[in-house]
Amino acid sequence: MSKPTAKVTSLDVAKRAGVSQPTVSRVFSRGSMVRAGLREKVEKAANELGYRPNTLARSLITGKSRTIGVVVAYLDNPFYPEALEKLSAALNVEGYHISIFFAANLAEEVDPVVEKLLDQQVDGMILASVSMSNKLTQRLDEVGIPFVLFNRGQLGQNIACVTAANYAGGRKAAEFLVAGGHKHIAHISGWQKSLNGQQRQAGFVDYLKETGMKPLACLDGQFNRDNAAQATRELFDRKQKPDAIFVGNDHMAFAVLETLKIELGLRVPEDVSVIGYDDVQMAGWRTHNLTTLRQPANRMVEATTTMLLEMIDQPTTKRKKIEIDSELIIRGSARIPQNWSKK
Amino acid sequence: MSKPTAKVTSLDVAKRAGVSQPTVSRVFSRGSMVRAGLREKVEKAANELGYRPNTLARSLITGKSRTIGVVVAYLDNPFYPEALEKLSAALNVEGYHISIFFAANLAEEVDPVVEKLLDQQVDGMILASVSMSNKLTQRLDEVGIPFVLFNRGQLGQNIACVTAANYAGGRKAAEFLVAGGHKHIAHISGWQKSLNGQQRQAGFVDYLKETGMKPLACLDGQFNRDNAAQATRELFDRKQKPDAIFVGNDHMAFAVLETLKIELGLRVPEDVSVIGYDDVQMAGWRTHNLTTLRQPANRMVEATTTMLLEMIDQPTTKRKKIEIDSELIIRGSARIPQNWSKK
DNA sequence: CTGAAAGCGCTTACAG
DNA sequence: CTGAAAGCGCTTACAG
Repeated sequence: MSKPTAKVTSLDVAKRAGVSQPTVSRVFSRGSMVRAGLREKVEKAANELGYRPNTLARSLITGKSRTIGVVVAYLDNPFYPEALEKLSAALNVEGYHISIFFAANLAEEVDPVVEKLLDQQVDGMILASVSMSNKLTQRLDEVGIPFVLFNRGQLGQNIACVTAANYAGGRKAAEFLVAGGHKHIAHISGWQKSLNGQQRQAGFVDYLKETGMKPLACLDGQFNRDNAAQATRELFDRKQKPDAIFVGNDHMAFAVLETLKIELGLRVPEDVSVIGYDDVQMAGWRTHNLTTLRQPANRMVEATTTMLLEMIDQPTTKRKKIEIDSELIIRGSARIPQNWSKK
Repeated sequence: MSKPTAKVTSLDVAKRAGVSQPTVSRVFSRGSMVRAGLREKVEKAANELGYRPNTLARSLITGKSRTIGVVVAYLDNPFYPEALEKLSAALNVEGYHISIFFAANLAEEVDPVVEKLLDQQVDGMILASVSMSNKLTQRLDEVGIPFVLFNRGQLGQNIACVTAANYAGGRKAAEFLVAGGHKHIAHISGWQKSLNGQQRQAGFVDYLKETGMKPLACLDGQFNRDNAAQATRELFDRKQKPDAIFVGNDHMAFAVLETLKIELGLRVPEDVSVIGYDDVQMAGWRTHNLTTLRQPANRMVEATTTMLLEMIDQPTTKRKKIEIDSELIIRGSARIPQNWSKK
């Protein structure tokens, strides 16, 4: 085991190359002008010594850490691992890297994590499926750190969000089920304290209402498997049982499918149609074969990083609330209306 | 939108509190002695100003960033999101945070990522399901940055790894299937260029050999769903079809189950028994109900962080190759031998 | 284009 | 216990 070599600095390189320390610095900061001859000497010396600039020192001066803080509520729902990978890739391309924290969506958990990120001097933050106290959003504004909420809407002028077009998505789910001839349509909703959950439900309920129907029931599944399974049981304990269920996200829909098929012995879609939301990869597995509204992680990630980077580059950038269209992905878990191809 | 307040530094706090700047610094570095009276004045001033120490500056001096670089191959296999959350939690407790990168397990992808992490002055690195070129491990040794491989063995004296006891786990799978009276046992293996994949297979094959049997076939699924599904088809295209399959991890086992039940119309375990490896949460879903070898993420994470932190605190720490026992988790996907309770 | 000088925001000996 | 001074490893005006 060789003993650790002392850390090599720009000064070491400068000495070996016979130039000044700032010249070394210039060679390693892009866009600086150094004569070709010198540059080569410096690069040679740097290679021989294994020199790489210390980004800490650089960040201290420039005031830019090129770090984005990412806080995620949980990774159980496979939408988030998928999104996280894409987020990382998109940010890496722009020369940023990620400092990641996990925090349940509670002010007590989120706020301290955001403070830690602030201490790390992140250039911006992405909060996935998490909202923040007003005190904290205000503090971020004071400090001038841009942030965008990913897959979580939050009311308020100055809050940038990227979400699916949840209301419209809820409508599409209802439209498809109604067109499929279902008469008793229930909803196992996303968390009703989140805008995602509320809006998907609102779109669903509104569409039904406009066609003179109303939901058989709306139960809050809270984006949680166990709650969704329990809600499914409740639905089938009633006199009037549903012939279709719109579920607030795929993650819950898998639990609904399981309860329906394995516990209650029902056939999908013959006895019950099921529609989810997200179109995570698993939705396409033949095991689930889930009809769902696609929440396109790629496009959401792109919108998020683009907006965040803009806000970083020019702090006066308007904070937008971006909604990405959800496309209905038709698979086998919900009866397909005749002539649906018209759509 | 209030304009960003200028960044407040320890000097600002010092002025307001009427003390010197180092005193402010002492109040915020733990273990420093400051008289109670002064401390309060400083804390009051700091609160009023919203001061928090800049960790970049601190790290530059102390040479400790309290950042751990984590590189993960991919998050498709749900074992990794689960492990990542636990890793983050364990590290946070010790005052560290994570800088995360994704890189496929190829030297061309891993090496540059490790260099980036080095630039960030991470205190240590965890490589999950990824191995490194010798050149790079050597470089890390020179620079004195400790690292441990998580769920990926790598030969070599100086490389710390934490894995399941894969060889023993492979044996247990074989033992259970043999005891269950299966006569034609196949293996869809983990990637045969990884130690995980090799050792699980070796344990499985050796146990069979010792009982005078041999595997019907060993096909490399490469930890990949599509390959696993394809291998399943191949197995059932043969004259002699398997009555049991040991699959190299759960992630692939789900694809095998799907192919068996939905595509080939077989019953599990009546027609075929299936055993996986990992015991990810999904394995417990009634949809899959997968008998599997538990690779305990908690204990692996604990071993990893403990060893890494030791290596950070005292660089002379011996680098161990830690193997965590895999317990057989019996569920419904494999026939249960009579009298198995003896075990 | 290049060097000497100052400084980013802290911590840490060093005196007192 | 506290302050004055030096310095971590860089970048960035400022002269030349």
